[in-house]
Amino acid sequence: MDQNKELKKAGLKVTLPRLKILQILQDPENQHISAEDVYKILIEQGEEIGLATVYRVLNQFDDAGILNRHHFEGGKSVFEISHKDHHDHLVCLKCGKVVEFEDDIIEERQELVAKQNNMKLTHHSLYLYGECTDDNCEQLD
Amino acid sequence: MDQNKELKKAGLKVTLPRLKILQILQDPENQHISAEDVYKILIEQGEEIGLATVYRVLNQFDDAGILNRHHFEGGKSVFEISHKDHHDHLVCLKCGKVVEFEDDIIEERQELVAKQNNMKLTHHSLYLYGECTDDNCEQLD
DNA sequence: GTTATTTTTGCGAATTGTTTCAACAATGTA
DNA sequence: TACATTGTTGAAACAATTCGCAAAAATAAC
Ligand SMILES: [Mn+2]
Ligand SMILES: [Mn+2]
Ligand SMILES: [Zn+2]
Ligand SMILES: [Zn+2]
Repeated sequence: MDQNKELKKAGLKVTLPRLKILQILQDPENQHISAEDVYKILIEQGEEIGLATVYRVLNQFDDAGILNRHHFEGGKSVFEISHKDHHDHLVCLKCGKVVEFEDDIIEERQELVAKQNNMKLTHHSLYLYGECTDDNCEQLD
Repeated sequence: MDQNKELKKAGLKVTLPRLKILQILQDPENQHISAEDVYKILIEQGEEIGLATVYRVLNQFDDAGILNRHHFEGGKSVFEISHKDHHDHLVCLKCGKVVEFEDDIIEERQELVAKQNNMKLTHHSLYLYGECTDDNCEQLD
């Protein structure tokens, strides 16, 4: 199994909660998912895993670099497996749709700005908020 | 008094809590301040104003456009009076220093990215995190 | 395998940041 | 003035997340 290796490589022992949570995160259906929603899926699957464990494991995955944490507007953290290259996000405030993008020019300029201000950049967060013009965009909250 | 006008212009009645909080926000010492820290200053000043009132007033100021809210890494919101033009922020993770910047090219590209993805942009948040190379940069948390 | 040691889990309680709500104060009106 | 309307307040409730701890698993040592 591939997930076992993934966990071991991260220095984490293979346990059922960690496997299940990793599985959920790897499902393309669940890109950008909150801890609460991970928990709900586990419950649906009939697993008896506590919410505290979900948070704990997500933090371990974060520390291990297996996932990335985002702070979209609206309070709660959102997670995504980090199997892609770096990218930033567009968020529709109406329907909640999240679009990923990367722009080399923006990245470049960020480095430049940092340099100009005597900062060694470790990371950044860029979120673009708006309303998508899709027909199927509907208030879902 | 100038602050009275500021409040009235925003459609808010002049009350002691609002005056005191506005005063604190206007102090250049307190750019980028959290609700909790506003509250602490009020306590130091001997004012008996509840934390809930601080949050409420900050939200009212936000709605009125008197201030801007930021979500720096680490959970809590940070506020700043909006007497400047739009700008983004560099944050030193070691000493906590906050540097403001604006970059027209980044702004331009953001609009372009939004357009390419059929989004009408309302606002964005961009934070650059790193370590400043100043001599006086010291761990303060 | 059996026992000892180390990790991990799940639960509840604690914390943190923030909002709600019923009581209170101010203002407007006759 | 008396009464209705509106605005403002602190205490309590709330939501997201973390902590403390004893029980359950996993791992290591015999
Ligand atoms: Mn993403
Ligand atoms: Mn600023
Ligand atoms: Zn949409
Ligand atoms: Zn610094």
